[in-house]
Amino acid sequence: MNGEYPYLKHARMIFQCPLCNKVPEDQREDFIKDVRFTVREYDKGDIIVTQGSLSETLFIVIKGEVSTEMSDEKGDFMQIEYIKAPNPIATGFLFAADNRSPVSATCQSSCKVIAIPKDNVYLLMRKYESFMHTFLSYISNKVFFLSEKLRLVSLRTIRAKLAYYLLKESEGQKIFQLKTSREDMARLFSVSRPALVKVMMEMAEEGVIDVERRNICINDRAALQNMF
Amino acid sequence: MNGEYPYLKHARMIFQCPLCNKVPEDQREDFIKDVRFTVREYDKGDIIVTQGSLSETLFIVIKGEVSTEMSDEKGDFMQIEYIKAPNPIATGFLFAADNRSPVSATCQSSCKVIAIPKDNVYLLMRKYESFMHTFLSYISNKVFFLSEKLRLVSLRTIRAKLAYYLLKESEGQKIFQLKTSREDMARLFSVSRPALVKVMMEMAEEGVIDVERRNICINDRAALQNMF
DNA sequence: GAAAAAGTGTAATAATTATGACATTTATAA
DNA sequence: TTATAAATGTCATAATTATTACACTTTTTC
Repeated sequence: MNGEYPYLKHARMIFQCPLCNKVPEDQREDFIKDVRFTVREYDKGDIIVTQGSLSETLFIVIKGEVSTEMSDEKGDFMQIEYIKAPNPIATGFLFAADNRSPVSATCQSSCKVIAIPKDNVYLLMRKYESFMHTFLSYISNKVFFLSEKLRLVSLRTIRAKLAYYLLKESEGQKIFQLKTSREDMARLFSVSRPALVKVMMEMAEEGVIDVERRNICINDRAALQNMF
Repeated sequence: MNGEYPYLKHARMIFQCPLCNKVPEDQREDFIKDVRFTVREYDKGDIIVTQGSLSETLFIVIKGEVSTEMSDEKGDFMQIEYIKAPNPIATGFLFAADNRSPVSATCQSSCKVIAIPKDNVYLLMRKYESFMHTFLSYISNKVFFLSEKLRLVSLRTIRAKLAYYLLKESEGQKIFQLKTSREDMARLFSVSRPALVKVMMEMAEEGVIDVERRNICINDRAALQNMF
């Protein structure tokens, strides 16, 4: 009885997690009794999930930043997702038939992560509707995200990819800032950096866009739309 | 009372659906009372879901074949998935935040499709554990599937893609048959057909594989693995 | 504030791929 | 069966992209 109070205080951290923070106040006491979780701390560079390992646990980042990537046999890797707290990691794979994780998750800064066992997730979903809704929405968004990325990578030329990407990133604005470096854009496109820069500068020369490092101005939106 | 029996008979079709066929016998009478669905019939070429339309309904193919694809503004399209009965369509997008469907679904033969409204799916998931498990597993597999495809498309060269693809398709066998035409393979890889064939023949000349139309024999598995 | 690291633009050359033919074989339909 | 369509392999040429440098700027770190 004596040791229970510090635990319960600690346990309330679970509601920082975006899968749980929609649980209504009046259900939270019950929820805390039902949930089974641990909090883990990692340093920058630590690996949370290894590609190929069994995924029997739901991980939710509540502090720091994590990137997930798939690596091939040569050690090259492709970034799949960049996860900032508070968000779950690799939600989509937890219940897959082949439940080895196809991605690795690496800490980009010091991180705090909540870990919930898979069977406990089932229980929580059945008992707490809000949890189920949020969880489903997360997986679905993952599917959407992957589909969008697939569409981008499937475009044939760098010009097409860049046009598509710029229109997405602009979010309808004429002037905006790119969130990633040329290097990362090239990796996202699966092309080389010099080739990407070259195409970008060509588009600038044509007057379709203005480029100054990460600052972009779209002069001719229609032209971009015709490029893919 | 008189009209109820034909309905119930019709209703039992729902258990042909792979999301529902794990519901235990002793729960099926209850399940039929809770489920709300319609059966729709389509001809070859008919469109079940249009890209961009709201996805408020879960569709499950119980007869025929359906392909889902994403099209760009020029009318070119990329096939995402080929769904044979009995399987659900675009499971992943139903609960996404932006719930417009990013894919179109087109009938490849005459089809029979079960349609269940989204809110009814929520209800069924909470009440029937088997349904929830199956549904989650389906979405998760979708994520897995997309990730694999993304990995394939993200490989830089045709040679790398082909090596990766052949190893996957071979399923460990030395001799096997390709399931798709060169045309479709090229589309899957996002490359041109002549370029794909050229690389394939180069690999055959090197002795790594034998090719005779769709019949493939892998002579040097290690060499393939080193190509990506 | 200086040094180191990361990010950015450029160029020449080599390699890869697309395009748009065409011939040949295999499946399909009339 | 024949005619038609679909699938496959090939080629020359043009276009695109990768590679490997290097110079320069900005940001980060100590």
